[in-house]
Amino acid sequence: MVFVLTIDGQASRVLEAYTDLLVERGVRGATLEEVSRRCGLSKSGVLHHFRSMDKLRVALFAEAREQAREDVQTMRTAPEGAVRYYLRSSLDRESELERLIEACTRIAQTGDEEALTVLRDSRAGWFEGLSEATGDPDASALILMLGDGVNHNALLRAPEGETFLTDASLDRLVNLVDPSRNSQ
Amino acid sequence: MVFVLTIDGQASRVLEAYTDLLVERGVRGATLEEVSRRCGLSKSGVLHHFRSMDKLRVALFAEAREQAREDVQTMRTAPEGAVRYYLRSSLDRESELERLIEACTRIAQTGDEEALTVLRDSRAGWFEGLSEATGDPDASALILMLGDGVNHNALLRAPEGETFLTDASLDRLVNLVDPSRNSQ
DNA sequence: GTCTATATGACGATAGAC
DNA sequence: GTCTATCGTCATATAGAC
Repeated sequence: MVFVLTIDGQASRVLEAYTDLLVERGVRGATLEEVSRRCGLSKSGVLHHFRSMDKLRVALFAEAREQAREDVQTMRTAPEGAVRYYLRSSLDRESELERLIEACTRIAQTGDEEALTVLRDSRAGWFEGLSEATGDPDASALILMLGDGVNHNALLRAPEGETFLTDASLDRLVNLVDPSRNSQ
Repeated sequence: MVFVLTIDGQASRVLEAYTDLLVERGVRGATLEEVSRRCGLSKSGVLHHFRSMDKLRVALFAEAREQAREDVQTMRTAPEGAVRYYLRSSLDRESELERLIEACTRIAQTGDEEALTVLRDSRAGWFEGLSEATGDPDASALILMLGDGVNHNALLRAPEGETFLTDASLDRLVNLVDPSRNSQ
């Protein structure tokens, strides 16, 4: 995992462990003890890099914000088209950005206003990029919601890891929501 | 709130408080202390109705399972059509069933297998009902994901409570995913 | 039978010594 | 960087009031 804002190698491992635990176990599972176990440091070792769990949370927000910003740029110029790029990357469970956003979502679900702001701002960026591509705000909103739905369903996925959405149905889907563009 | 399986009036208030807290604050916020405060009983008062937090969790699962089962029946015979019924009820944030499912989702996000099973089973029911209506598994999966996306977006909703999806775009959406049926 | 008040024991975050 | 102590919070057990 390569973080944009967190340079240091050790700190990067801490942030990665925190993100993973949030996604897999939720806020309750992402305790200092679990984070330290996961990244192989002692509890105090973790706190050496981030002065408190609160600072760690803030670092997560900053990283998610920055990577989301960069992703909008990538989406705008994607050869396959913004719509297909967005939906396809929503499917990628291993994507660092997806995990960062998911981690922020977990925190937002506790009522955290800062996490909500990160999510709203990132979403606004994607919405703008999609609207630019489709010329249709309604279709863009639809695509955003589809992406969320795809994300949500990853949670229910069978343990074996079957793909819910095949490549063929992805093509069909892109054509449905954005007929102006052919998915090859 | 009228629960199907939990008859007793007091116990019903406890389950309602637990559900609400899960949706609004997540697993970490749904502590015995908070539940008791919200339903106006003492901690021991709550434990009188449900012997432990674990029993309360199990009661939530049973209630969600039963109401989801009933909703599939309602959907099958809805005059407006199954697709529109499903998407419209996904939009209803005040719906008891939506809140129950959302509460289960919060628990599932901690890695709880029982919660995951409840969600998978309920989803299978809706999927079957939608496939019956559309005759198209791909379209049904798409509708399910859209419903999830709509749900997810309720979290980000502006505090004032603006509707993300207007009635007109709902119609358009139904037509998009299920052209076989006219939305009036 | 329906509830409340208090006690106990576990766990989490963090500060300070090393 | 680690180890140890402290302090707060939580679930739950126990005893008893009405």
